[in-house]
Amino acid sequence: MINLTEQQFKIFDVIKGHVNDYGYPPTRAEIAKIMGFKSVNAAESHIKALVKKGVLLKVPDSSRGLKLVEEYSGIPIVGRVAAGSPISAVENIEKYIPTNPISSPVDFFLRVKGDSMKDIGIIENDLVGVKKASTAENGSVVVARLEEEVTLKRFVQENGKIKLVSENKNYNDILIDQNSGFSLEGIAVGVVREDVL
Amino acid sequence: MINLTEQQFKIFDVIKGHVNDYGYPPTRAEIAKIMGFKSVNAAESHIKALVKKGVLLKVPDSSRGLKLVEEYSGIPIVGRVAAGSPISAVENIEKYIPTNPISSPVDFFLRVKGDSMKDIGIIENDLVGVKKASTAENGSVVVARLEEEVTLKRFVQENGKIKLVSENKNYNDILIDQNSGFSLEGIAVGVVREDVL
DNA sequence: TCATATACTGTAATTATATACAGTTAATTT
DNA sequence: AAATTAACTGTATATAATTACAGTATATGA
Repeated sequence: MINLTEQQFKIFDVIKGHVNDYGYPPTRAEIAKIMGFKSVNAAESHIKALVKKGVLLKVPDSSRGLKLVEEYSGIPIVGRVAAGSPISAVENIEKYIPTNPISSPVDFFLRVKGDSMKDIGIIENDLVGVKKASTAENGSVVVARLEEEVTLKRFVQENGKIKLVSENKNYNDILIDQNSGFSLEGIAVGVVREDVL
Repeated sequence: MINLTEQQFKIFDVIKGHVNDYGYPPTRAEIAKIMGFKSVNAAESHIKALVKKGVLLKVPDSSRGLKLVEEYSGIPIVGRVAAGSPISAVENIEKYIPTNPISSPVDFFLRVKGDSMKDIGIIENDLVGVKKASTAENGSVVVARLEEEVTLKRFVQENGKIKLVSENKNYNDILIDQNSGFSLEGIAVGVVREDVL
């Protein structure tokens, strides 16, 4: 992470931890207390250094007006691990994932029932991040409504005909016609699995 | 969401939006400005009402000392959808998922290479949330080191012997002995997929 | 009908907070 | 050797922010 000194890294961590624990950044006084500084100005100086080094943003004159630069906040992703090195060595960090990890904006999550999409790694109980939409690109994974049922399927359009395709060979394709009661609820943009069993 | 009035719901949303945009909650004055109130006390009263109804926590005398009760913050999960109802109707909301969705604390994410765990829905490019650990329960999915390689496998212990099992029939089990250079890096506690393709 | 909740305006006071300025000490760079 | 950076203490001040109090008005439940 750039060229932070040990102390600066600690301050960065204190801010990150406070945001995590309380939902908002600490004041200068709170930082000083946590770090054991007797002067609030010690915290202030460190903040200035962090801003100068580009890992922190400051909103002037605003209380708790601090924001960690996203690139350095969140939880680190470890990519390929070099021979013999400890897995969490700083050199191995690919990037940091932000609080909301999914690339596109998510309007809601859909809890997955069944295994019709298991071949693309979407399994029972997964949370699929969904962006609301009424149209979809050919080949994208969508949340479709058929009458009263809501399902997750791949959206395929051929010769003007719409097909809903499962990613599991035990399921047949669904062909859409006027009587299907079909409508699009949204597009799947990410997946979260809360536990690994 | 409990019994919020329309105005109270708006205030709740203003706070949620501010936290999302700025990384910290708004002041009473900022809420008032956004809502068009001429008195900061209008915001204060609404905050008191939200606290009373249990959807907001307040840290007294602390600037921006507001915290949305987790149960009502974050992105909604839509569970089973009732017949004919709009998918995002409030009645369908199962719960809200917090900013960091994985149940257990995550020390880092590991970017998945290969398909050795695809039968439990972990595929190439997924981010596996890992909790650092040097021991594991029998049957859990772990990040294991073998000499210089780091892999994701199911950890199986039988008659005092350790086996690393892939969740893909094309891969063979790995039997651990003294020469394997084996060590445990951590336990897989969740999965995030940033895109659905 | 009386209390209580909702939904505000307006004023004021205390406290919380950011931030500038003046120093000190030690280490590092030029 | 001089300048710069890092890492603080200590004082002071302007402003940011919470919060109490006093009202007004409407609606609702007991």
